[in-house]
Amino acid sequence: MSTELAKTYDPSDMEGRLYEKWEKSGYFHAEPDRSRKPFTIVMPPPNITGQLHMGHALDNTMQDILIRFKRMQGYNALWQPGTDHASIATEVRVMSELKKQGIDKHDLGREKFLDKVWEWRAEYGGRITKQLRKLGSSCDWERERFTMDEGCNRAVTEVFVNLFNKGLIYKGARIINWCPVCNTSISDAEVEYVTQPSHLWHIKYPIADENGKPSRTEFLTFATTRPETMLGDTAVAVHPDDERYKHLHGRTVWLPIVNKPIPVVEDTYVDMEFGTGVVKITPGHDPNDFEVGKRHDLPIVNVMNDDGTINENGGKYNGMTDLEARDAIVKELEELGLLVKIEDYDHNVGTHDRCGTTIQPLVKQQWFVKMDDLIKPARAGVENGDIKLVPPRMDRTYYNWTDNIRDWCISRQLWWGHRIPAYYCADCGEMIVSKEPVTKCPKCQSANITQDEDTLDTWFSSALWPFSTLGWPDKTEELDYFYPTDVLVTGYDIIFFWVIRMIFSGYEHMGKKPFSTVLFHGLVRDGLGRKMSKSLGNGIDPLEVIEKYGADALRFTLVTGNAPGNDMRFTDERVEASRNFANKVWNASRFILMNMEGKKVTEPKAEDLWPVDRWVLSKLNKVVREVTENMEKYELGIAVSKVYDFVYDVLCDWYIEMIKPRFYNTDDAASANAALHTVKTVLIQSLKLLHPYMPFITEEIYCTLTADDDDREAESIMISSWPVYRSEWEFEDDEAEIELIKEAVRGIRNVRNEMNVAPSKKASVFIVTEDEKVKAAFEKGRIFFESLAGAEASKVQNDRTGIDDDAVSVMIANAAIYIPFAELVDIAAEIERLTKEKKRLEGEINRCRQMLSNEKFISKAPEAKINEEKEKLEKYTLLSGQVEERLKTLESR
RNA sequence: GGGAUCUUAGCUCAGCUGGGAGAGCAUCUGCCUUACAAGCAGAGGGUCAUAGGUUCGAGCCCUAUAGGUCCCACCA
Repeated sequence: MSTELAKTYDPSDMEGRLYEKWEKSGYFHAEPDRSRKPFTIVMPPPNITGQLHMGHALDNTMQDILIRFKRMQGYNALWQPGTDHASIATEVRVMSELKKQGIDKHDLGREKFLDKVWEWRAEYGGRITKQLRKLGSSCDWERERFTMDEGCNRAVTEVFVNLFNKGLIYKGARIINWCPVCNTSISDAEVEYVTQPSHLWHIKYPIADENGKPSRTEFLTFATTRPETMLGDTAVAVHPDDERYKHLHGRTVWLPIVNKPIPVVEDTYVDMEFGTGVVKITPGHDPNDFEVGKRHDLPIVNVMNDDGTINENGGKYNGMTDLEARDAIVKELEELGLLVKIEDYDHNVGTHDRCGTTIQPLVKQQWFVKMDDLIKPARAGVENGDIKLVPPRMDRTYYNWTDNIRDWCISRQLWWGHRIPAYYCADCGEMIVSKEPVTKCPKCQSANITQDEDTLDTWFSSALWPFSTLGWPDKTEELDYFYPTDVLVTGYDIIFFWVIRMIFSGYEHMGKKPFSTVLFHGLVRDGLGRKMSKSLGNGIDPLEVIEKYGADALRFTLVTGNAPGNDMRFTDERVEASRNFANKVWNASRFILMNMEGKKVTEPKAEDLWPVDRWVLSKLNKVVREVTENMEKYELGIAVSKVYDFVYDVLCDWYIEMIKPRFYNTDDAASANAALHTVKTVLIQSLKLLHPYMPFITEEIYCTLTADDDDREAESIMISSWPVYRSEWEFEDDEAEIELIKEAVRGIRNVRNEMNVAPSKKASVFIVTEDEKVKAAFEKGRIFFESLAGAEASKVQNDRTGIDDDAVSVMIANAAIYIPFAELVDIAAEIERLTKEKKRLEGEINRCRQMLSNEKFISKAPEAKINEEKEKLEKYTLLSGQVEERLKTLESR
């Protein structure tokens, strides 16, 4: 390893090389080890059709930060990766690929089509995991899994059969959401409601007389958003308490076009306030109507084909699309004089979240998971704190779902996925659900057996991910050791699809929660706050960002200034700022390496440390504690900004500047060594704190910096130990002392700037104080104080003897600092400046006095707060006195 | 209809259990000072949406109002 860093920070030069080294070294791999505590994260499996987008980048950055942090803390950290087969997405994708070659999946047949999908997966399925590597993800690739690998398949079958045997999975004809384009049923969670401008058609049906014939004078008027479904009407409903329609109870109305009588039913589902208080009931094509139909034993008439066109039950409308039929039916009703009016109306239309197609509610035979009992422990788990959601407000969203859950439709009319392990005997009609393939009917011994054609919802297998990846249903060592996992990191948009389903699956099949904490992040939006989407074309490609600024800068940007669960805006300027910070770290390290050149840095004797060295160690100590605490609480944004502030402000802007003179002074080798050792220590500790966020640059610097160390802790920062708070680094007095000097430096810089003193113009500085401690601080800090304050010389003395009256003054606690710029000073301006300062101080003093004279404050506020105020009062009074005295002197001239 | 959340400097956002308002970017001034111009030293800029309330003390807690975003429900 070279002991030099390249002159400029170039992430592209190092990132690939370091990742390769890590992966080869086996640092990412974890094995069960009873002597160590595990820390486990399962990666939300990206779709094999996926391309890395900002959502993935954020999600995986957060996971990597946590896993690297815990690994350094000494945990046996496992980040379990894998990919999802993504049934619909992949099937649609491969279908469209085949279409380009003029091939239809049905012509291929199931087997051959699946072969094609596996081929596709072999070629493209690993793309996303390659991209995750670019991000620096330290997951255990040796344990990579796939939702359709052999183990996961077994887990799925096991779960299906178990739930079926418990009566928690059933097959039934229920109204489901049908996507006519994807040609499959989908679950409630996959329906996205979109507001579309539409109409409300007011229609009337003739009331039928005793013979069931339509009246020419009496009508029942109602409104509908989907007139075409009237073909499937089997009743109209009114509210039982509605006085307007009491006379119609038990009567029938005439369904026009179809020309048959249908009953008037009473149901409290009807809202008397809305429209006319009459609802047409189409049990075959509306979920609410389906429920009404069940209550009143109404027949179900299906008028729609799977592709969304009207079927033979629609009579002459057979073959039309729903919208064509709508227009034609409205026209016919108008001709019949049954169309009352048409109103504009914004209608919420259910669409398929994947393809945007309008969902058709249809009654079909499907498989369902019965949710009532499964959801109870899942709700309780969050309620009683067994599982913690971060931020806690997500609890409400979670309960909102658990409390309104309906049975989960799990069957899909797709080929790519886990085929439902149900078998039918063609001879006796027996249905067999079995873990093993069935070839013979157990009832009639017939070999005429076919397997259910349907596959399972993609989320059925991902619901098992936290334990299927660890070997379940086998009793593996991994499962025993790593389960329950620790944290799940995911977006809040996926609570319903995935989080809830993993939770109830964990409780049901493992008897234990799948994870202890769910850390939610928000959406990454574009600079204008819009969701990144393909259709808008406003997506920012993380790989391009990495290419341009480096993965470290991208990662840093994604977690800086963001609180859990909140959305963020992503802009180039922010990444640039992150890259600039990386550059800062790089250059600070170069400076230190430069000064280490040709020297042996040794542990300094305690007495060789300067107050400023102890000051920086003390500051570091506090940052270590705070950052660790924040990270334990998942406050990654807060943690990283504290590291940033420490590195930038404390280390670079002050400490490095303060020790420079000691490197140039060759007379005092012990001092130089103490500074060098301290700055190196502080840098290494800072790099460690930063490593989870910026793994590459910190590794590169760490390795270079420690290359020649005899007692090198680790060959990689990622397996080095996380910094801990050390009581031997508590130096309160030194901190106060250095802060005083900093205050002086800031004051001097300030007046110099305000008075437009050229930086090249050096002046003498006099520190006037009788306080021995302050004197000692400035004596000891002289060499750096002078350079930072732009002084050619500084002198510490008891009084103002020998100081020109025209000197500019800066007051700090217990000391007055004079800078004689003789020819430059404008006495009037100086008086004005000091008068302003005095006013400010008096304001502060008043504030303190007011508080301290408030009896209620004294009696109720905590003592520490009161003391704090007293100290402030003392300090400001002192400063104010100093300013006043100075003013007197100036004014008396 | 229910719920969540936001409203803080010109912009984008932090602000942990209530105790004197912060960062980045932008703006202005001055510096190519031997780690860094992807930089350094300074400066300006905020009745913390509005109105009440609790409290010795409110950006933070409570109530209401206005506006924005999102989720759920889906009144046909």
